[in-house]
Amino acid sequence: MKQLSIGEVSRRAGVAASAVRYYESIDLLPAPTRVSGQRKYGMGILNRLKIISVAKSLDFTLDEIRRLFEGVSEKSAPTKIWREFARVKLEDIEKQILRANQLRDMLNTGLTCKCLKLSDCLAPDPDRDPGHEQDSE
Amino acid sequence: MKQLSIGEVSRRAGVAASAVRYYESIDLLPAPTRVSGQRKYGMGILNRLKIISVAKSLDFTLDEIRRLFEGVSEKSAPTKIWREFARVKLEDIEKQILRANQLRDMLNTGLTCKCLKLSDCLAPDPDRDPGHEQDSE
DNA sequence: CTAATAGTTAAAGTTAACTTTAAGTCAAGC
DNA sequence: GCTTGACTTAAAGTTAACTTTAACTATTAG
Repeated sequence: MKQLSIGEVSRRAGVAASAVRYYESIDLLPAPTRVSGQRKYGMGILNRLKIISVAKSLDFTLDEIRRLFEGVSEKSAPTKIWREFARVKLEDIEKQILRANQLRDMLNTGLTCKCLKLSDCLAPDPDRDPGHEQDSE
Repeated sequence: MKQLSIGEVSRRAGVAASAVRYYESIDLLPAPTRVSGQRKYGMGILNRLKIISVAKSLDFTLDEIRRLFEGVSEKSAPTKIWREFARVKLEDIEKQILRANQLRDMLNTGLTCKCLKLSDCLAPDPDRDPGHEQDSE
């Protein structure tokens, strides 16, 4: 069974060695075995790191990911914790999609927001009444 | 024509006064007139702040927003700069939507990633060969 | 044996977007 | 005149997620 040095892990996973050490320091990764002081990892680390980077790219914080792993490392019923995370994250994701679609529409239609035309609202400090301020608060 | 103190702006726009000062300090907002040392804003500030918060919520950085305003404050042809921003941002947004949908699917289908089942890849350090490592690298 | 390469640590530095703090100014009310 | 509340400033603090640095040790190639 192959043992990987931190450098090999870094290269294979595309994650900086300093990041791997950092992850260990915040208990996102378990401390691996040491051979004369140096970290030696099993292949499992690559999966872990892949999960981490996928989750990260989707706006999970490292702390959330850590709690995620913790939930799973319990011997029983990991699904409950996962389901709760999934539920919460799904809400976030839906909101993101909504906002993203909203911006896309704004950009596509020439950047119009609710009450204001771009040409009005972005002009630098209109000294005369812009004419669409009825909805101030 | 009503003049707003920074406190009123803060309350009306829902933006902390310290944030308004910060925006000014990074040239995201123009320096307003002063009355015995205190900032006095026209109503236009509310529109500006609204734009800023909408853009922020959609992952524009303050620096991007600043450049956006700069582009518009030119007396002629602001559309060109805007269109370019829009183009670039649209790409980002599309990617976000893709990733978001991807995560949503992952979560919905019980959190499966490309090559690995959740139960395999999240188990804490499987000492035996997990059996799906053929695709290492 | 030596030199180069890779690993180790703790601590400080980085970035964005602010907030907090400290110390002071100004206008209004009593 | 004095207190209160809102304002002013510059500078330091905050958070996440790392990176960089410095000083050192260990491994490998020649």
